[in-house]
Amino acid sequence: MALQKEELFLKNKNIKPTAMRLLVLQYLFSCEEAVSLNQVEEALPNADKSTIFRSLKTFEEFGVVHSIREATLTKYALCKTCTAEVHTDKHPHFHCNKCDSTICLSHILLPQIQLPEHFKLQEQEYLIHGICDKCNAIA
Amino acid sequence: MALQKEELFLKNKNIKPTAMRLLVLQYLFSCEEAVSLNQVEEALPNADKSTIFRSLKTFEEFGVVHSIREATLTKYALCKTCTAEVHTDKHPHFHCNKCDSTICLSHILLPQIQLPEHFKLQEQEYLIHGICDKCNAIA
DNA sequence: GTTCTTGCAAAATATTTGCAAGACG
DNA sequence: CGTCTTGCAAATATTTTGCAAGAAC
Repeated sequence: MALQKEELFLKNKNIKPTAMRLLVLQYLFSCEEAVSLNQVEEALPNADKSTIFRSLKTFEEFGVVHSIREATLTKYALCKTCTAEVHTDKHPHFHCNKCDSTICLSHILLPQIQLPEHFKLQEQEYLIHGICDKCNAIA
Repeated sequence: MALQKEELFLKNKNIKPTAMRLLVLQYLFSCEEAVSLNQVEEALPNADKSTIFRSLKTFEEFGVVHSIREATLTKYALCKTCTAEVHTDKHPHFHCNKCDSTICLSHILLPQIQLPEHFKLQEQEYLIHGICDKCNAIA
């Protein structure tokens, strides 16, 4: 069966592998870049937007995807190493101002900052804007 | 006159110092932290929201403020060294998950990242979430 | 049968724009 | 007069929720 990989994947994360979730996950696996809710919706014309939204929320909660908040919308990308308990897959993201694609810079360590005294760090979002390699090649 | 400082400030930036803009700027000067459109509106009950919005946009365009895009809204803070041409006042921001205040970490250098080949950097947004010193003191 | 999921509709939130009246020079 | 600004209203965009029907176990 074509979906077996996704099914196992979800079961391992303690997520019930419903048809909708499998479709969303399958699509995410096919993506090289982070995608928005709208993009998922366009890719799955028969799926309801709020169902997709809830699938993504569930995925995020169980460490399947992480979300990247951009200027006008949120994008989602598969995590490589996260679980529901620990989000270890932390990295900067790159947003191309030309083609609007968002890329996980998974191989780059999130630079650590010396916070002022008595500040406690919980999360870091490093979003870098610029022109990606493909758009640079065209220009 | 109370507003003289703000008036000069705007003229130096080539922004026409209208009454509304002076009010918004005056309020920004009084703030220690970044503020949202709603916060400005609350502080200036007689001002129209879209007017404030447009003032902030103008300020941003001319290097008076910079905007910080957070999860659910945008905040604005005065720039210290920027002009319309060059935004030099770049730094990470800290968002407190308890009191929701947003603080410019002006004294901290934005860590530079080695982008993959053929990527061109244009802008960086580093938003750090955690607990601020005040909330830490309470807890 | 109890719980979880889904689809539809609609609410909620934030941002942004159109337009006409008015201010300013 | 011509340009810029303002206030009001409304559009837009996105995220989020309520609820009833249906599926799953």
